[in-house]
Amino acid sequence: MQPDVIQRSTRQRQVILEEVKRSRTHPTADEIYEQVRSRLPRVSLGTVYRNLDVLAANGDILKLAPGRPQMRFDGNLTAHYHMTCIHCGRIEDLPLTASDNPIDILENMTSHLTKYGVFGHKLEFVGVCAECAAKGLGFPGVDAFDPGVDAKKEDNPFDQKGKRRG
Amino acid sequence: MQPDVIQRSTRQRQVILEEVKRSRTHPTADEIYEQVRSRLPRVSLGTVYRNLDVLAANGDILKLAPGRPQMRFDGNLTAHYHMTCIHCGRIEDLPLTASDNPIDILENMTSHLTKYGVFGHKLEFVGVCAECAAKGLGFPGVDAFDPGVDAKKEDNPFDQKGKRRG
DNA sequence: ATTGGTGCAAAAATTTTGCAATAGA
DNA sequence: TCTATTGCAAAATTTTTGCACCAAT
Repeated sequence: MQPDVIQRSTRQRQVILEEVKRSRTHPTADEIYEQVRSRLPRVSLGTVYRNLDVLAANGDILKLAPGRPQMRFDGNLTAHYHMTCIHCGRIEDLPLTASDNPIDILENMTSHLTKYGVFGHKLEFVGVCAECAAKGLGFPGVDAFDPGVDAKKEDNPFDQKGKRRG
Repeated sequence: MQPDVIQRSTRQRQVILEEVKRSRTHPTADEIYEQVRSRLPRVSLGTVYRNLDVLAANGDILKLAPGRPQMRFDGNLTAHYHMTCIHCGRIEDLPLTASDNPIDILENMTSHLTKYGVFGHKLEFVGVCAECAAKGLGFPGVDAFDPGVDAKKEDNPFDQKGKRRG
């Protein structure tokens, strides 16, 4: 299942990717836009959003959902975990890698988490449901397994688009 | 650190809680609004949003961020994990509980996941960062540890509110 | 009586999209 | 040339909020 269309390498896409890769703060689309604009003053916010989606779908970056409407992005594709603050939404990388085995993770958690008061965790498996698989929908880049990346084109009962009320 | 204000028990709040508890589909605010409206036709969407935030902050429900701007809610407070479809955003409960130990989880994953094609997982620890702790910000209800629940009142560099551009 | 909560409507915030023009392959 | 991509602006979507009134304690 190769890509339907040939993607072009534009300056905007390059710079957006570079800025996401360069950042260590898991920036929002807005923050990325500002960074990119300092290098490409005429770039539009729409272009940033479109390219963030493309890059995430390609597996070049990660789209993060830190428990609020505003998405964040991560250019670090090495296996790692995140620490999210429930108050300010800040996301930091944990000094634990996703390749540590679960026992190590739990054993080492306490010692690594002196700067945060931890009171829980979330573990979520990500994949493709039977219905979507039946429609021929497959996997994105193996590292870009954040939900929602390319769901917007789909017509399914879980998409709420186009149902606004006054 | 007791609550600053005494909360009242309103019919709207009751019904909203009941509907979230009753649902097994991790509904959106919109879907909850529709359900509640069938019982309280004059309820407003703002009231639904306000009460979902209150209920989540109280730990009565969970606010879920399935990788897209639209939040979902979960009235099931028993320890459990979720399965998210990257395409349609659907969230289902896993037949694994959060009390299973990590080895059991990994050992049993394959056999339990026959209906989904799984290609990864996300593990995220949630707590309070040093800066927010210094401001006296504490923990919400122990089961409501989804990020972002009460961050909106805070003034911090990670909040992007009030920075719109034309 | 207080004052937290509501309904309503408007606004805010984030994301998406239509379209003509541009530019990469 | 062909068409993916862009800039721009408008729209769409989701969430928040101001305010006068209502209602729980």
